[in-house]
Amino acid sequence: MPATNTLVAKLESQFHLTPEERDAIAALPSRLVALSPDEIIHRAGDRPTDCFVVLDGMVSSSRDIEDGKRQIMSFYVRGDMPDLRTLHLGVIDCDVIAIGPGQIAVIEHEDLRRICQQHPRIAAAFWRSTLVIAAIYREWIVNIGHRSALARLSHLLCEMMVRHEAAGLVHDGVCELPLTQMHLSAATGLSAVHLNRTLQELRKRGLVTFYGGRLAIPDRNALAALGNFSPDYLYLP
Amino acid sequence: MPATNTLVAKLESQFHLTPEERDAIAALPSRLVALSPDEIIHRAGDRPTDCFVVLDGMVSSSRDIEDGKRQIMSFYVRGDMPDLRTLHLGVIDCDVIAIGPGQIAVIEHEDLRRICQQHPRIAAAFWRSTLVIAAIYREWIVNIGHRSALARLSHLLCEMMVRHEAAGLVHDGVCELPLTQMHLSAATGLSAVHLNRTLQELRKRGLVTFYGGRLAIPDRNALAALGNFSPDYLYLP
DNA sequence: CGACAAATTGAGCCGGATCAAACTGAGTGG
DNA sequence: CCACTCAGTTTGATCCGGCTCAATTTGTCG
Repeated sequence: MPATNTLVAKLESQFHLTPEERDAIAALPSRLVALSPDEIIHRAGDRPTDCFVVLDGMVSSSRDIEDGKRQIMSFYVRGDMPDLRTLHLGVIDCDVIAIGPGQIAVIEHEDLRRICQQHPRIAAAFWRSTLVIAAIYREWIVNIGHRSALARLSHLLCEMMVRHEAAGLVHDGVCELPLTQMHLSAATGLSAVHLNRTLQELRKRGLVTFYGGRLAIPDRNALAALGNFSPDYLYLP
Repeated sequence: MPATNTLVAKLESQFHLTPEERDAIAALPSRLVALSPDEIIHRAGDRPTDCFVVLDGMVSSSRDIEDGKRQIMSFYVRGDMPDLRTLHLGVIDCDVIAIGPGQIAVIEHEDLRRICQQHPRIAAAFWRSTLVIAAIYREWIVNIGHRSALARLSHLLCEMMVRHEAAGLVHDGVCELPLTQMHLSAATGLSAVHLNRTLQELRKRGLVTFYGGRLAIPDRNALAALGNFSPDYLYLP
């Protein structure tokens, strides 16, 4: 039951679950779906009747901007539920797109509502997870609003490293990060050209290695200082 | 009982409340507190044991940036609960500051937890309200990340007008908006000087009047078009 | 080998930042 | 009633970070 295991692990990283609660999650009906790169999971305006948990790969939420560009508002990694909000909002107000190949577990709204009703602490854990995502949005507003290109990119890469680490996805200091420079530029609000130059600067300073979807940060503190990154807003245990 | 009336009105604009639910909210113990301009309600790092509802005036959440500047991440108007997330996150990760003079109703976490437990639909309404705030954050990321100064400001002013309107705070097309140009520049990520020039441009084009804390938008559609504003993300009924 | 996405480099330009100064208006106190 | 103060607004001048446009290179996959 890999699908619900991922969810249990995620919720357990926030709350201690009772055996009953763990069983209830394990018993949640879910449907495994494979994602191909750049696959569109939802479009802005859709009204899904289910939610999904990311099991493998990464997912982004983004919006198309007038002139063919796109702003990425958030990345999601293993254990995240990018469209959990549809449980209460109905419509989804941005595109949800797979980054690389991946796998998700789809759970019907109906089943989620039932488990929330029967297990208030699970409901609270779900609510909390949407609050952490909101905290990440706030941080991105600060990052994009007031920081230089170098700081912005440093901050984003720190966040990616820490979140992947928390999801158990960093081995030997290397993080599998299937993002292209286009993704990074769409997320930071920088042009692709300038993002490239900024990344080169980070490499030149020996702060980052990032090739072929593998990210390493030799000196975490130095990069965090450059990007004014502090992981508090991720509310990790 | 003005405190809980405001809350009832806010929740009722989302859900239809049963008489029991309405009574439960009316029975919530709350404490009225007056706010003076620029009063700091919470500082980043605080661990409040209560939440508050804005009754009058406006509140912002913001973070200090290295060089003495500040990025505002969100504004809150009557009926909003800016620190509702502390119910599940504990620590607050940004400053919460009053804009002009105002009044809030403070409710203990304990009492909120109890009402959520006894009335799952009220819990859902609270959850939903945090999801709407998160949707606003996402929109700000897009706004700040990819739009020109003119579009950014237009978008923000449209949002302010619509949210105030939804809270019943617009009369004869005029919105009481106690923001200074400093606030607007801290929220849009523009310098105070450039914000001023941008605002003048909007005035020159006849799209906005904004003097002495009173905002009017003669041609709503024109300003919305300039700012690529669509109110969908506010999830109003 | 060709095709195509992703990454890289170069050159020129512009939107918005910065610095500095002046102006306005609402208190506040003598 | 006037002088003083102080926050907020406005104006002017200059500068620079990041954008744009255009071309080249690299890597990957069929």
